[in-house]
Amino acid sequence: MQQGIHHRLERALRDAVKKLYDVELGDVVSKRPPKPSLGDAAFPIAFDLARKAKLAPRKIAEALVPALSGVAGVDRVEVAGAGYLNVFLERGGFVSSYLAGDEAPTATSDKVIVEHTNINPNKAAHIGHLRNAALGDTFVRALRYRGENVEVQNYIDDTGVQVADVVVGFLHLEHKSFEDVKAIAEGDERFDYVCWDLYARVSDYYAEDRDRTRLRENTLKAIEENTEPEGPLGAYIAERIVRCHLATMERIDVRYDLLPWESDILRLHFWERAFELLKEKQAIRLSSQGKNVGCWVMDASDGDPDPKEDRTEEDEKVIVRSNGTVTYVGKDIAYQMWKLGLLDRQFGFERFHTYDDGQTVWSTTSATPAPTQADEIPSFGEGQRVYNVIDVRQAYLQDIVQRGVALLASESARERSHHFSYEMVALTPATCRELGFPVSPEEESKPYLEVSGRRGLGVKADDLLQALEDKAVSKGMKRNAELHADEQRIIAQTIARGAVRYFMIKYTKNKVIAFDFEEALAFDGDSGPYLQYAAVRAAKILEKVDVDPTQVSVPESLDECFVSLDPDEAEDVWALVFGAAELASVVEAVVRTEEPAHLAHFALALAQQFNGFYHRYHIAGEPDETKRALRLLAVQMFYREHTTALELMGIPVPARM
RNA sequence: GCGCCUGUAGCUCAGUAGGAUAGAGCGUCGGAUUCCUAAUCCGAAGGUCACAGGUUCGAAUCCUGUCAGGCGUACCA
Repeated sequence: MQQGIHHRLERALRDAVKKLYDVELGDVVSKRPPKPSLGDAAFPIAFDLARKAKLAPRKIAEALVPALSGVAGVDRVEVAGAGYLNVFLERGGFVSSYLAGDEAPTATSDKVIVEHTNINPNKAAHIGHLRNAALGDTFVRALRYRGENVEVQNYIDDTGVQVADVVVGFLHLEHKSFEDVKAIAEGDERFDYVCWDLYARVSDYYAEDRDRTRLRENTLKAIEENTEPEGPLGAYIAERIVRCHLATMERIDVRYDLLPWESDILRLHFWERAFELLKEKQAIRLSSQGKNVGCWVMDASDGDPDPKEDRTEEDEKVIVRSNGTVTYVGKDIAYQMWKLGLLDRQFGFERFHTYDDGQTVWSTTSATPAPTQADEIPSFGEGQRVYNVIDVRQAYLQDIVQRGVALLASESARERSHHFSYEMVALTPATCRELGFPVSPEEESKPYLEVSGRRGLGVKADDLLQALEDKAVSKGMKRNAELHADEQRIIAQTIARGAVRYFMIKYTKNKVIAFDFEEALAFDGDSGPYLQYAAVRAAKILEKVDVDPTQVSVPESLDECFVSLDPDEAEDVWALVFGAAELASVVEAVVRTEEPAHLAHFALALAQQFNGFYHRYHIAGEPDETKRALRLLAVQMFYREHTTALELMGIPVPARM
């Protein structure tokens, strides 16, 4: 149901109920009736009123019919079942106002910042990162669809333990110099893959000799302070890996506006400033005893502190380690404050990467600003709302960060920051074996196993994309043998992208995806290629009848056309037209519930409906003009809204399949 | 222990702030290709919505309890 008409109906109901029963209604919800023949929208409102008005629901519904019948755009209203108010819309009017954009939602003028991807820059991206990026990017597209001003940030944790581990690996395990590492990075082997393997070996290296973890601590400190040789080497590795990640994400059409580097947060004293403020507000304290002695900690207990009980160490979270280095949480507090426009510090900015079409990815910098024209730099930061796309395992840390924000700024500042949380991608024991990893009997009995970069256990994003592409090529060879190999390759890439993006979006966020190759490689049924296929077929029909696929041609006197049609067919046409037009409200739901899966389910249902439709009705060869015009309208509306939905999910439409 | 999440068809999952007969995909079985591509479509079989109470005109959905599983509770992120 569209915004405009829904508001009109809601207002009419509210007024009528007030007048007839002297009751103020809260939010009025409309439902889709279980069958299209029952109407376009149903209001179950009479049931609520029955008690208050002490009347039978049906009686109330009947009394409210006149109020709704008078609303502009309504054809007729019926009372059904025990007391549903079912509204039938004027079809012609609905289509033309929808196409004119009259029903479009209005956006706020607020700036929205979405932070996603955030891969540790020390190894290749894996399938879990694809889920993060696909969710985040789809959400960004949904926000932009409704007209929001969105800035996409991909936070780079280049001063964390994971980068330190790879530095340790190169320096102490491999005994490589900076120049050696540079040669490796510029060599033939993929650098992110080399680091993936090295990172896994470092874990073993630590395990062999406990004392070696001291190397990690010292390396971390050197990276933070940017001292030779670990600092520059860490910075070099991180930058090279980030470029690999950008390339991987470009394969699924995910892009960024800004890369904020954690090292800049340190170098530009963002953290120092936040630290000052935290101390000032007494949000943190120096621990003088227990296991956290010498650390700066934040109170993490919930509820009222019981003065009788001693505060235990479990109730505190370390913000600054005893050796003076800052944890991720500390740095993230500073970063969140900056994103919300609440820190009196600013980054320097420089161009980092330019995509083929000229779009720039900017990067923060703490170096002396290059002589870039100041007016060329977009104004970054200062988000009115901030979404942090971070997996659910970090919920506790995010909570600490938000506490910090609340203590430093205000409770309302905390509320402007959302943890857009999602569950992990795990591996089934079968997939682990398939990948050649030993699975212990204990692990074998588990439903799924966690991806572990430390063990090197995981499916790399690029490997999955490659497997999908190869499968799509071999299928394409059979179906469209006459196509040139280059064309096959391009089509296969779009199919691979569609398959991955849909796969990562179709599960609701709070579901663990137990990754299974066979399932991920499926091209039938509930899959990206199924959605793409429907779009390709619709495009072909429009091509055949020679109409502009971007335009929808509405027959004059649409309402009469519907009446003259066979009732079953009229229902089928209308169901497709009306179903397609629900896109806008689905996007609203995506934003409201922070759940991109709604978009996937909408597109699947719509594609199924269309596939059924074109099998049943021929369009190009239909001699009856009215029938042809209405069927064409259905195909055009489907094509328009379906391809938009695909676009929002980052799923491209191939030239053919 | 405490906190968060999950439990719906053989399997994987939907179910849009309580609504009409609980839906898809895969798998199984049976059909459809002289006609806009069969990566498609049509049909069939398949359910104690984990269990027990409660609230309500109405519960898969809300509340309480129980059971089962997962994650978190690090000077990793």
